Amino acid sequence: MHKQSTINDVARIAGVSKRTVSRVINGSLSVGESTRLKVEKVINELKYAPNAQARGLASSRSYLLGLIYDNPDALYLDDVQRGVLEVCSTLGYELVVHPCRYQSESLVNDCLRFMRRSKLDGVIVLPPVSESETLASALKESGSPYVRLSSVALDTQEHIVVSDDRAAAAEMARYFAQLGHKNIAFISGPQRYKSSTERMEGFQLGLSAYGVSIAADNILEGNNTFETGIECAKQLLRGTSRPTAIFANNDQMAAGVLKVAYSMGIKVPDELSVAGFDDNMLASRVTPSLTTIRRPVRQMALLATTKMIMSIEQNHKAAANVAAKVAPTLVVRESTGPCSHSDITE
Amino acid sequence: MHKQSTINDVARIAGVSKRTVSRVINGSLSVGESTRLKVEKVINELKYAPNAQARGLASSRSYLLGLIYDNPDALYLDDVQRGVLEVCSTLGYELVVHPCRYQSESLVNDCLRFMRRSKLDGVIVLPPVSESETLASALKESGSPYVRLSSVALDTQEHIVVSDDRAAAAEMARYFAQLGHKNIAFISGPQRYKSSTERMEGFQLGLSAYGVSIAADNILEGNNTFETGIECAKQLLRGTSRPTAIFANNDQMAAGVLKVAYSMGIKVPDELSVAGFDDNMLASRVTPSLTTIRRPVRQMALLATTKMIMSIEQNHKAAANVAAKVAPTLVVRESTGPCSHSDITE
DNA sequence: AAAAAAGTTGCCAGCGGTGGCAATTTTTTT
DNA sequence: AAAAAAATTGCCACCGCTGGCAACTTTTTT
Repeated sequence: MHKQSTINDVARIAGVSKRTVSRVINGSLSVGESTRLKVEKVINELKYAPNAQARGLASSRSYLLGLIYDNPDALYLDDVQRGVLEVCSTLGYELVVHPCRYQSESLVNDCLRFMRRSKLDGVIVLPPVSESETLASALKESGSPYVRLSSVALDTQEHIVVSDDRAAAAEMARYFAQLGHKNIAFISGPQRYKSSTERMEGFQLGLSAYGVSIAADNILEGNNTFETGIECAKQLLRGTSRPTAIFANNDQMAAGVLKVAYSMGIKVPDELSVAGFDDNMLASRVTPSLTTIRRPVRQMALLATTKMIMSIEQNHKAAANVAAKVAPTLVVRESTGPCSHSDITE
Repeated sequence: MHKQSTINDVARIAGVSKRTVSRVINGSLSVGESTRLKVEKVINELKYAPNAQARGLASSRSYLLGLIYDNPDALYLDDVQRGVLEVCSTLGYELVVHPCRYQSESLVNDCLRFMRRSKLDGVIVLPPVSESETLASALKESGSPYVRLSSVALDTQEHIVVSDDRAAAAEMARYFAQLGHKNIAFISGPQRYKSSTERMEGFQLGLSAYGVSIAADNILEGNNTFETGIECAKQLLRGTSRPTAIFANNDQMAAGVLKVAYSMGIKVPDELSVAGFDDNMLASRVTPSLTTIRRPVRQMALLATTKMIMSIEQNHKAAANVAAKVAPTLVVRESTGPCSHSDITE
């Protein structure tokens, strides 16, 4: 239990005022070369590390970033978190993780209180919480930096990094259509999330370009879990004129579809094509491996964090210039193939 | 951009001294009922939230917990994090996540600096970092609360929550033996991690109780990733006298084995039994679903966090009484079955 | 009813830094 | 070489809160 050394100790031993030590620590320019070296030497000898709380109190900076989310997929969160932490550790920030409930009435208050309480320098908000415009404007009004990760294209570059899920879903549609599928099903995510509706609309729009549309019966709503993927698949696959291709809103549900197909003896991809969205770890682990849309989650996290730290450090212009949009891409694996027309003839 | 209200505002408006407001906030006993209500009313009206930095500076408490880890499995980390956060949010703590490199020489310094810099009230250390005795003693010496999550049984209840992986692996051994398997293979994790050696030894010991031993050729070392699971499986399954059962150190590698078996046309579980360790999400998603050992990760995180907060709050006796050991359990699913003796006759 | 005990409340000094400005030293200018 | 300018350094107040102790009330005891 070693007594912590303070800035006063350093100042005394180095024979300077603590103000000067403070300058050295903060890399202030107006410190004489020799003085700086002397102080740095003492700092190292004492293994002195400034007290973040005191520093924060005096300068209203905490070097703490917050990550706000609501019950995300484990793999998605992990990707984001790694990306954020990568930038944080490089730039000397720490990350405070903060789950909350998107649906809760007190969401805005919870988040604002979290920021105030911990005196965060800024927050990164993940979907679906990032879809709350109430929260977004509260954050904007609060004046503290924030960045949202979102799947919904917006006209602004500020405070947001988006992936164009709509376009990606349309690409999947094109891919399906070109494989000759006509009887296609879609398992959506919760319709209360914009990311879900974006993907669905993108997919439908994409199909319509090829003159294909999805029968109402073939659109089911899951909640992005493996289990609901199973439920929806059971319903979709029970009939006689079952679809030849199923696109699920995410990989978890697509994995559920594979499971059901397997247990029903339906061959994938020969009799049924299945695709997911995300390209998380699961997609390559399951059998057959999943055709899916790769979302550059890590990269989004990197961009968001960079953008945020820049705006914290007053480089608002630079922050606005950090790319705000990434394009997900189609990854073709084993779970999709040409339509066999086994059920339907033209 | 609303001006933040301070304790002084509350004091002034409520017509009391700020010391009294402070008492109300901290739930101190000696505050008159009427005074307390009055102050609480003002606090609510002003939406006042105490400044954590100032509070920490004055009381040397930060209400910040740290989570230290090195490149863990995404699913494992997510489980732990959820568990920890559950307790944190109930008890008013925030969580700062901090990746580091177990192998690094500066590990101890990194961690100590992290704690000092952020003035953490305590840290939770995950495997494999938790296996570093150097770090453990440095933490002990530093005097700040910490709890390790580990797979290695220790004689102490202090500062640690363990899962008895050795016993669990032995149970898997018994299960395999009772299914009649004799030609058994094991894919271990990195031997530099104690958790890996514990599981391997437990498995071998368990088998030896049934007079079964593993051929040297049938012990391979992976690094707990899906990819090395595939590599090891390829090597194990290529010969003519291939094993009838494979136990992998974790689910990721077991999933790799399933993948290889599938591509080689080896039926699981008819021709080959496969088991993993962890029972994470993957285990139930893959086909066939994996027999595995369920580690009560969430519960360990709960216990660890409770234990730590108790010792932060000076309840050292109570902290020592929080359970320090959990027992993983066998979960039988589709990937294991009786030995078909197709390759080897007795 | 006075004294003692118990319960409340307020005052003031830090906690360990940073910011503004003044003071000092060094460099440049005339 | 003196004056002006620039660079360096130090002093002190303050960030917002809590801890210790004193002061003031109220209740209980004798």
